[in-house]
Amino acid sequence: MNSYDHRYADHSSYRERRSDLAGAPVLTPSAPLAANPYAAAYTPAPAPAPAAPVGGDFSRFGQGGRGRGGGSGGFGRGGRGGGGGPGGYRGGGGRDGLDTLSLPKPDFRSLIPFEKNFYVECPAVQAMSEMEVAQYRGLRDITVEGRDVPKPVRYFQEANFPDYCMQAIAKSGFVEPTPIQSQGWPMALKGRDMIGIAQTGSGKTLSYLLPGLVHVGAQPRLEQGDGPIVLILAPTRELAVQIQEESAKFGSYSRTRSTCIYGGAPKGPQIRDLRRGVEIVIATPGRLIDMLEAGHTNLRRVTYLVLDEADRMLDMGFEPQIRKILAQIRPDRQTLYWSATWPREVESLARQFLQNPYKVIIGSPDLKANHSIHQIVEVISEHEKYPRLSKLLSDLMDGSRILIFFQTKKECDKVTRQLRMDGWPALSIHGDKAQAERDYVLTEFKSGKSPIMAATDVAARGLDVKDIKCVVNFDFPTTLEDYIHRIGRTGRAGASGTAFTFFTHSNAKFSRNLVKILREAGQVVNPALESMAKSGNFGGGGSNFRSRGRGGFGNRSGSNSMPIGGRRPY
DNA sequence: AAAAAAC
Repeated sequence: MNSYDHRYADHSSYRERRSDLAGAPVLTPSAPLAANPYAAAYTPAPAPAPAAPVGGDFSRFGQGGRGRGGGSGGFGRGGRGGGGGPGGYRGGGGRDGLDTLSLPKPDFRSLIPFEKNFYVECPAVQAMSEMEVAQYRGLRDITVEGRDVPKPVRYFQEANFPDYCMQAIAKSGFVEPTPIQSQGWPMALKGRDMIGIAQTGSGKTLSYLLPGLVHVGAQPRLEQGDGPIVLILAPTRELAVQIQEESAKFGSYSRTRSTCIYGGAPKGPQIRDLRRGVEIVIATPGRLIDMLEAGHTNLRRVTYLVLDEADRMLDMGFEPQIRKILAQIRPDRQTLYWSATWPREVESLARQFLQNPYKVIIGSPDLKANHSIHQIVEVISEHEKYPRLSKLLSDLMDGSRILIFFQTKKECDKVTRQLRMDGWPALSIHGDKAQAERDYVLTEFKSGKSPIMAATDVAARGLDVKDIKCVVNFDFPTTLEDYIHRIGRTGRAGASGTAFTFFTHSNAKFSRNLVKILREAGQVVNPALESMAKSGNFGGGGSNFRSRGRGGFGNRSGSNSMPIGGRRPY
């Protein structure tokens, strides 16, 4: 099984424009690398400083020793005041803020330099003219921002990956880098902070995972008592587990160990992994804080930090936990921010955690749905929803997977009970269920044994389940970002998918921007929805992401609109 | 106003 055969899931338009890709395998697990000039002629340059074990003092923190004088020059962080005197960390003390009660703030004053990824473009990439670069990016809808943006890599061989990455890639049978990978890899390999915006299912996980492995390879080995070097944070347990599965697979070639730290599962094995030492930790925030407070691990060696589904990680419920965790990590780390959506409401907040980041966006910078999804919006009333759902299921059910989203856990359970009474093979998943049940339900859904899954937004993001035939929004989500994420569970692997959305008058405030999303995706717009949008008889715009802003953190309070039509500059 | 995330 190859969980990456969805490579072009969100790039159909790109494929359409690439006539040279016509007939090429979207992604066959055993497909050879795309015909390219490197297949025979080029061997990757030696990996930058792979796993050079350095003297033991290098890996110890807080004792003021300067590690290897010469090395720090080459990998030094231009402009970042790390390793300086007191207050030498980013933001001069206010950066990561907060809670020092249960977790005392580490002493960052005398940090020893670490090895930043040190990427040099290979000669063929250097040789690309500005016009070729622009053309390459244009064809793939790649938009970049930042100072000294590296050129994209067109072939795996151009990324200067060490052998253990190339083996993993070859084994997976990928044909060529996805758009996010071709531009995200050189950025991440530069050792700089970055923001990567691309649909899940477009190769995002590997975009940060492989540079993470390279980063680990460049650091001194873990010693007794050391915590992880790479930390990846995710908003749900299931997503964290999914990332860890990839991490284990791709890390095995370099014997890089990884583990997943998340709630609802027994602590014993997690504690054992942490104490034994793992280079990569994938975690949900709560359990990680728990582990830190119990002293089972520490973040003193974390120098590569990934926030996946980052806009969700920075919303109100998560932000305090994220701040608490980030306060434990050295400020001169490399931070990578990834998501499929980039609401302007989190931008200023995100910028607090990022230093001079690169930015790469795949596709339109505006809120945009996967074009291979057929979107159908039905304007109905609350009491019509269940009968309509029954009818839909009768029409659609042929054993393939159907995912139904609800606003609340209670409603999710209630409708699931009703569906089962009516004889439908439905199971329900949400955050109040025991983890064992969540695991079971997801397994049954994935295997197709229970092809109908009712869910809250716990299943909205990142989950990669094959062949979901259609998504039903029984309730409209809270934000348009969530709408994009939810319907993105279908239409993967280049397959088509359908999203039905029940839209009531209480959702009117979303109508205008929803119409924009539908139009942008070339969908037929329901006249009832359109007239709602035109009447404009409602307050505000669509997204209320963080709209209950807590004040004081620079989120543009009052900015309650979600521009779609090209006026949101990235 | 809901969901997620620790015990």
